[in-house]
Parts: sequence; structure tokens; C-alpha cells
Amino acid sequence: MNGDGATADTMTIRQMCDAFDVTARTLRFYESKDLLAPIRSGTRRLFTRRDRARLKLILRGRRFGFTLDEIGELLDLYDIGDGQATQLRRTLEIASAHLASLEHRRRDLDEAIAELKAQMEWGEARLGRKGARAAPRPLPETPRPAAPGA
Amino acid sequence: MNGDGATADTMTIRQMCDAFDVTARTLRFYESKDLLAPIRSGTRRLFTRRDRARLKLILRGRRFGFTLDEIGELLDLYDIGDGQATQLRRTLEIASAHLASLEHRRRDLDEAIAELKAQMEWGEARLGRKGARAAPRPLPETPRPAAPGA
DNA sequence: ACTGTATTTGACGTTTACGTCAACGGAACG
DNA sequence: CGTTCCGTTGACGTAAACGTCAAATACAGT
Repeated sequence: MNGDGATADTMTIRQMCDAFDVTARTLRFYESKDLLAPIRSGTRRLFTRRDRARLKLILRGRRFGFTLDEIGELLDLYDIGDGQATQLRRTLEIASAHLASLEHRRRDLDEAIAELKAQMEWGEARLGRKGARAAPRPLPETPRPAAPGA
Repeated sequence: MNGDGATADTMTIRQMCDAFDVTARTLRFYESKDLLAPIRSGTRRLFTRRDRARLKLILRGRRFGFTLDEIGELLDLYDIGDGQATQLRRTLEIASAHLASLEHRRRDLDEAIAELKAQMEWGEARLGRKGARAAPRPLPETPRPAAPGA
């Protein structure tokens, strides 16, 4: 048989590192933060399907700039199972706030993409018509200082 | 006349703090990183329209989890003016990579929003039909350990 | 001139999210 | 049985992005 502790449903730490492109240190760190809870075979960690699902969510949260603490809250959402109704309501409140945050980010993101595309088209136009002397492209509008005596 | 150094087009550091909800330390820090370049009236900083436009972009970049160094690169995009064609091409390459990154984030974000909404609907359904015994909601699929001898 | 408040420049502290050793443990191989 | 890998647990280091505190300066109003 293959010597390592991995079964059909569990993975060793190295397999996890390869599958998700993270370091072992990172996985141990997440465990210390209670984001993951691999089982043990002797002293060694074995990561379950649940750990993999959670890690996937952690990595996505990270790409959005959530802190690990915030991600921990979100993870609990996927992990209720049998909480009381009160606890469930509270969780839904947190989820609702996070959803609003995500949708706000989405609007920002759309705006950023549109502006970046516009900038790039401007740049490409300059490369195309080499001699073109366009006016220095306008910067987005920003708050003006308020006249105190108005 | 109002005593401070602010004119119709410039703002003092405090006005900036109020307008953008950042601390003075942050503004000075960004200046030290060459992200902002306020002019001086004596020793005091006066932030121009350009500084405000750049700060707006910095803050948006931050919300997406870009580092300040990355944001610096993006800012240069909005700031070429008269670079050589080679430099402009290089800048467009960087921009293109950032655009791809932004669009990837957008896809991730859409997925995250969809999953979060689904979770919330599941939770609300449990609150509604109090006695409902649904199967423990499925977790998203993840990589399985590969059978080494296959 | 005096006082008070806003600003400036260092310098050092802090938090987050890991990286980097060091020292040890066990198991698999020859 | 010795060696060679992983793997584990601390302990300490680090980079980014500021916070905090101190000491000095600069104006503004009286």
C-alpha cells in the first residue's frame, strides 16, 4: 500500500499544499485560528473534505481583502447545522451585512473596470495615431473644498 | 478672509481628512510613498485637485486588496502625459494584467454573492418552516486526493 | 508679545498574516 | 540499525500599513 496516511477522503498536509498552492505554515496557522480542524493520525494532520471546502472559501475571502477574523465569521455561516433560531437569526444578520458589502464591492469593481478600460483605450489611441496631441485626459471628479462663508 | 491656506482649488490636510475619512498620518504616509504630492504653503501641505483624484483611486484600490505598491503602478496609468511609446506600451501591459485580475475578481465575486444568497435562503427557509428537517446543506465541491497508483 | 491650536518631522509601537529557523519524532527503506 | 524524509511544535523574524507620541514650528487672534 502507499505509505502515507491519506485515504480516499483525506489528504496529507503536502497534498493540500500542492492542491491549493499554500504553504504548510499557512495551513497550520489557519488551524491555530480555528479556521480549519484537520483530524489526526498519530501526530500528523489529515485534512477532510470539510477542511477543503473551508479552505476554498478562506482563499476566496482573502482575494477580496477580508481579514481572517471576518472570514471566520463567514465560515460559520456554512457551518450552522443545528443552532437555535435566535442564533440563526443573528447569523443571517451578519450574512446580510456581508452581502451588502459584497454588492458594494461589485459596483465599485464595475466602475473601476470601466475606467481602466477607458484609460487603456486612450493609451492605445495614442499609440495608433502617433502624432495625436490630445488634451491631457480628464481625471475623475472629486470633492471641492466648501466655501465656509456660503 | 478665512485664515487657513485653502484656496478654491486646494485643501488643507484637515479638510482632506474630513472629506475622505482618512487620518493625517495616512496622507503623510501616502506622500512619503509618492502616491500624493501636495504643494507647500510654507511648511504646510496643500492638496490639489490632482491629489484628490489620486486619493480617490488609492482608496478604491485599497478596498480591492491591492497593495500600495500595486496601486502606485495603477496610478501611473492615469498620469503618463508625455512618456515615450515604449514606456506607454509597458504601462499598457501592466494595465492589461490588472484588468484581467479585476475581471477575475468579478467572476469570483459573482460566485460568492450567489452562494451567500443561497445560504441565506436556506437559513430563512429553516426559520420559516420551523419543523423542517432538511438534509445538512451540501458544501461546494473541492479537489479529491489523487490515487497515486492509478 | 502672548497664547492657543494646527501642522510638521522624526521615532518607535502595533497588527495581520504569515516566513524562517531549531530541535525533535516517527516510520520506511536499505 | 542508521539514515533520510516528512511532519510537528515552539520561538522568533518580517513586511505592509498605518497608530501613537514627542518635540519643534507656524500662524491666528487678542
